[in-house]
Amino acid sequence: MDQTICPRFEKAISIMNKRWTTLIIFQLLEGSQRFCEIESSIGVSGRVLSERLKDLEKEGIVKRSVYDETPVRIEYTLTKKGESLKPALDQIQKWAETWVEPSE
Amino acid sequence: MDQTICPRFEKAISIMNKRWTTLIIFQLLEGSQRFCEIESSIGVSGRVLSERLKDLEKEGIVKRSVYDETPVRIEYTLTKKGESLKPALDQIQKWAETWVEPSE
DNA sequence: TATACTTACTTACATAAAGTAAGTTAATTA
DNA sequence: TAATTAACTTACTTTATGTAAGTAAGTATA
Repeated sequence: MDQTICPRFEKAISIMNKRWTTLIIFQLLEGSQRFCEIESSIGVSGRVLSERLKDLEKEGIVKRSVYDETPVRIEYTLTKKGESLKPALDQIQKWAETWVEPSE
Repeated sequence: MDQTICPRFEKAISIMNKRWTTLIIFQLLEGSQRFCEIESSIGVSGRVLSERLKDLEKEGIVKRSVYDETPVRIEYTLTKKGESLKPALDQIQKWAETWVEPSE
């Protein structure tokens, strides 16, 4: 409430802090994926995945592409904005490798 | 559910993904702080702050120090494990400066 | 000396977010 | 024709968070 923190940083955190968001982005850094691929790879429920993908699209982090084949194929891809989160996620991974026990 | 993601990374994300956690760590990167200082600087409720600080202590990211003055003073400080999250947060901030509009 | 205030919480209750499971539409395969 | 898949949505339950009040120990103020 004191607003001592940079508002852009707070905004960034409010995006990344939502459950599943970071994991979704992490998955998409490997390349475009379909709805059910993301769903099964990170274990998020369809209900929330659908919600998050819409949020991320609205934020310009993810792009939804419809390929009009039969059957129709829908793919989710990171935009440039989304891809540029890679260095941040890389740092988190680096931290995890040093400090997180593999046991838990 | 498929467990295609590195478990250490998932653990790291599960810590950072909890609401307020990253902001608490960000605050503590500035130096030790008291309960009510964190509370008012980021706008988290006491109820959740109390919960988060306990979690972070259990994870070895935050240390709680009691200074036996009168009145007693309690301070929360990052451990080495906690401090080494700085590069990750720095990257998020860098991303925010480039990609997040100041308006919202 | 009584009253109000501060810190660091906890407790009880209300609301918001996430999980679960079933349903939908359109097309595909057995 | 029946079952299956993809990409969702809907209804309902459980969990997480917010709000507000309460507590204990001490301090300052009238």
